[in-house]
Amino acid sequence: MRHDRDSVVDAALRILDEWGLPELTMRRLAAALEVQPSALYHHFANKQTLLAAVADRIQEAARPGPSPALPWYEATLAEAVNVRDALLAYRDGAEVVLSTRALGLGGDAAHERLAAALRRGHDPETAGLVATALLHLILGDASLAQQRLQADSLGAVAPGTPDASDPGLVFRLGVELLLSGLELAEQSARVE
Amino acid sequence: MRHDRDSVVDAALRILDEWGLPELTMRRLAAALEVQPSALYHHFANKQTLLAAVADRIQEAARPGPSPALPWYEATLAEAVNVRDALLAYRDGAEVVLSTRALGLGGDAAHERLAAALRRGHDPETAGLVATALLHLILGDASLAQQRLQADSLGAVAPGTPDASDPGLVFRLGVELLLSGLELAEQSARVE
DNA sequence: ACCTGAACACCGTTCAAGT
DNA sequence: ACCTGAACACCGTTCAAGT
Repeated sequence: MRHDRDSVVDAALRILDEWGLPELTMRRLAAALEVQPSALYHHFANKQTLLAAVADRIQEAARPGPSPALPWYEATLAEAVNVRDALLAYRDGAEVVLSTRALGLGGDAAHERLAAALRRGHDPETAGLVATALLHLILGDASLAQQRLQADSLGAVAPGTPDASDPGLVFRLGVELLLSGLELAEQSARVE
Repeated sequence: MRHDRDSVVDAALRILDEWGLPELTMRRLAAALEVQPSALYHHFANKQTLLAAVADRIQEAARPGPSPALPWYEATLAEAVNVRDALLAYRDGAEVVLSTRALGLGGDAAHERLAAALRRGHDPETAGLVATALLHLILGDASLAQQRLQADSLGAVAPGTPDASDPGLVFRLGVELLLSGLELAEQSARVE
């Protein structure tokens, strides 16, 4: 049986979700496809490029954007939840997207969603910057939350981890404070 | 020559700063100490535990805290800068702290600094939560900024990266919006 | 307490060669 | 275009044994 890039990414996503990122090796992926490890290098130049394709698929699986009628605050909040949910939908999804983005690989779907929502009420430059800050908060929070799931399942106890009783509390608080700070800055600029 | 845990961490920090996290292998560390790889397992149970000790040292190297006279807003801003600077002081420092924290290993020095500053103006529970949100923003932003340095030095071009012209712009904007959102929430609570 | 020597079970990647 | 087979240069970790 022969494969193309898409089917390789399919198999990679299945291994990622079932076994986690450390188990997603080129050799294991090749075995799942019943192929030699070297065959994978026909489809992707190296493992990082493959992971970038995986990251893109995780981001593109997010829910459709909010209704165009929603004002910027509510639209951005909704997109933040959409992005976070997409990252959490696959095991270790946040870490894959974080490291891919850090290396300058892969697409920009998550950032663009947040920026588009913010542009409903702000100039493009501000929207881009705030989208980046939001995305960093979401990526940092989601990868910590996700890796903690693993650590917990292995019996480890994390230090100072307020998320345990209400997962997502820090995320919601952080996003809402950031957006209300933005609203405040906008209002005081209008008064001047 | 014989070594203890501290001297092993010293050597690990030197390799980290000079060569980066991917090059910080147990075998390379052993070679730098002129010792067999297996000797390292006398000092640390495994590589993750060693990295946790490295992460603690990075966090503890932060500048002394702000003057006790400063109000919570300014004190927290100052500590956020201190924490970020400490993470950026060693190559890949943010990533080491992020992954260690995610696994529930290592200490909590950075979080505690932020929480202590916030407690100057807020109840301990709110201070803890906001400190976590701030730390996630800082860790996400710093590890992306740091890995981008590597990517850039290899000639890669990152997509949608507003930080290029002013490094730290997203960090400052994010932290200030978050804190002014908190100030706003506090004022409206006082009116009610 | 701290280390050696040797081994085990893996990695990512390359490359000539096949169909 | 897609893959095999074999190899290269690495990993983290274990364990009996040494001083």
